[in-house]
Order: sequence, then C-alpha cells, then structure tokens
Amino acid sequence: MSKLSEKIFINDFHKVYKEKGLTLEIIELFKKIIYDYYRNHKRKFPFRERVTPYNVLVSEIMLQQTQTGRVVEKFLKFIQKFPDFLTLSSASLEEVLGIWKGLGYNRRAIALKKIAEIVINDFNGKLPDSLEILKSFPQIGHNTASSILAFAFNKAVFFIETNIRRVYIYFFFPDKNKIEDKEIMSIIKKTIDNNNPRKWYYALMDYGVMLKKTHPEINKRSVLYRKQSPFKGSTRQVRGKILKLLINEGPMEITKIQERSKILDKERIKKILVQLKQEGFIESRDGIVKIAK
DNA sequence: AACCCGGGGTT
DNA sequence: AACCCAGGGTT
Repeated sequence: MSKLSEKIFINDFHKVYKEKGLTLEIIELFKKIIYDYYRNHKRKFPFRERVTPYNVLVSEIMLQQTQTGRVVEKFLKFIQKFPDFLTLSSASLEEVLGIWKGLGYNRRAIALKKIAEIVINDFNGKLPDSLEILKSFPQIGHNTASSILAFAFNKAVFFIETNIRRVYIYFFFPDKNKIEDKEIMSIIKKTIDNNNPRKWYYALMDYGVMLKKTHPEINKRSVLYRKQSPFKGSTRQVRGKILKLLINEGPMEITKIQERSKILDKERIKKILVQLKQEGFIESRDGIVKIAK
C-alpha cells in the first residue's frame, strides 16, 4: 500500500470510529484489515509450524524482550538438544546455559529448566492449560501465560504485548497520549476472534511488526513507555561477561575471573558473584567458581 | 511507579 | 551511538 492510500484508509477508519464509536461495523472492518494483511504477509516461524505446548513454552520464554529473528536459531538448537519436558528437566544447568548463551536475560534459562521440573514432578509431564497455574511458574506473568494459552491451546484469552499495543493505539487511540493498557485491554476484549484466537493473535502481532516500520513512534504514546538505561558499563554487562566466561571455560578461581573480565573494580566483581550465587547461576568452593548444579 | 535483568540487530 | 525487542520480578 502506498503512503497516500494508507493515510486515506486510516483517516476514513478514524473518522467513522470517532463519529460512531466502537460499533459492530468498525469491529468487523478492523478484523478484516488485520486478517487481509495476515493472509498476504504472515510471518513463518518454527514455533508456529510445530505447535506443541512444550515448543510454545520454550519460544514464549525466549521471545520475552527478544526479537523473533534472534530467537529462531536458538529455538531450533534448544528443542533439538532438549526435545521435551523430561529431557530438559534432567539436563544440567550448564548445558542449558550453554545453549542460551548470547540470547540474554539468562535467568530465563534457569526458570525454563525449573518449569520443566515442575511439569514433570507435579503435572504428570503435561503443561497445564490454566492461566492461574501457568502464572505461578517462574518467569511466567500474565502476558506469557496468556500467549501460551492462545498459541498452544487456541484459547480465547486477553493479553497485550508490544506489537499488539502498537496496533490498538494506531487504530483506536489516534489522538491520545499516555494511554494505559487497561484502556487498550477493554478494546481487545471487544475485538477478539473467538473462532480462532491463535490465528487472531498471530495476525495482530504481524500487523504490529509492519506498523513498527512505517510508524516507529506509536508506542511512545503508551504510559508504559520508558527509555532504557545504557548497557555499556552496566552491572548486567558484567554479569553476562562473567557467566559467558564460566560457561565457555569451566570452573575458575575468583582472582582469574577478576583478571579475565577486565573489570578493574574487584569489589564490584565480588558483589556480582554473590548476586549470581543467590540467583542460582553459580556455586563456589575454595575460591573456585562454577556454574551451579 | 520505577528499576533491574542481556545482548544483538537495526537505524 | 541510540533504540528496541512475543516481559517478569522486586522494591
């Protein structure tokens, strides 16, 4: 669609929406636009091809704050090495982190392994299809629990992520600033496609990705928008560096970690090691640090 | 409500 | 060099 015709189309949509509100006609038009786009531009992903509860869980954890393009390769490696809950539950943390390395937010790897253990031990090896139970698992909040229900079980749940937020702001909040998610959620509930929630959310997200390219500023009108703190020189950069060192080279003396990480402040390294230990990443004995069991 | 947690692709 | 990503958890 050309820029001009796009403007005309969205202006017409907003004009009708402002005059008549969220009528059935507007809702149907909205769905038609989203599905028309999806029919011609749907994205293909391995986690959309082989849809199993396990695959969806793994992908949804990986996709938290991580672009799809970076996840695909890791996802394929991960499910090849750990094809099911039982395999993952009995794998070592070092193996799991070894695959996870480079993806970021490493605590997700710990959580994913823990979830596998819970599923094996408490749920007979089957991922529960309950929102409340899923939300009780580590690293699974409302959004992730809901997306698992939508994508793995095709359930009509309601959730917002960054692409969906962009779509709803674009269509239904053309002139508003500081938009709250509860306002968006209200419209999400009125526009759900009960016939195929999985397809609907796939379509919404794909449309949102497209909008990001043509209208990169939309989500700045969300009240939740925040500029993130710089990564360079941050604690998380040091944490990542230390973990990478231990994963790649095995157990190591604290003094050697201080040396190899090239961080001058040795007290800072020590503090971070204590933190990593408390979070279950590492363990230490006689000054030797290694990935936890 | 604000902050922490990773790391790399994109612009 | 800055921005952002299929967010969750803690304070």
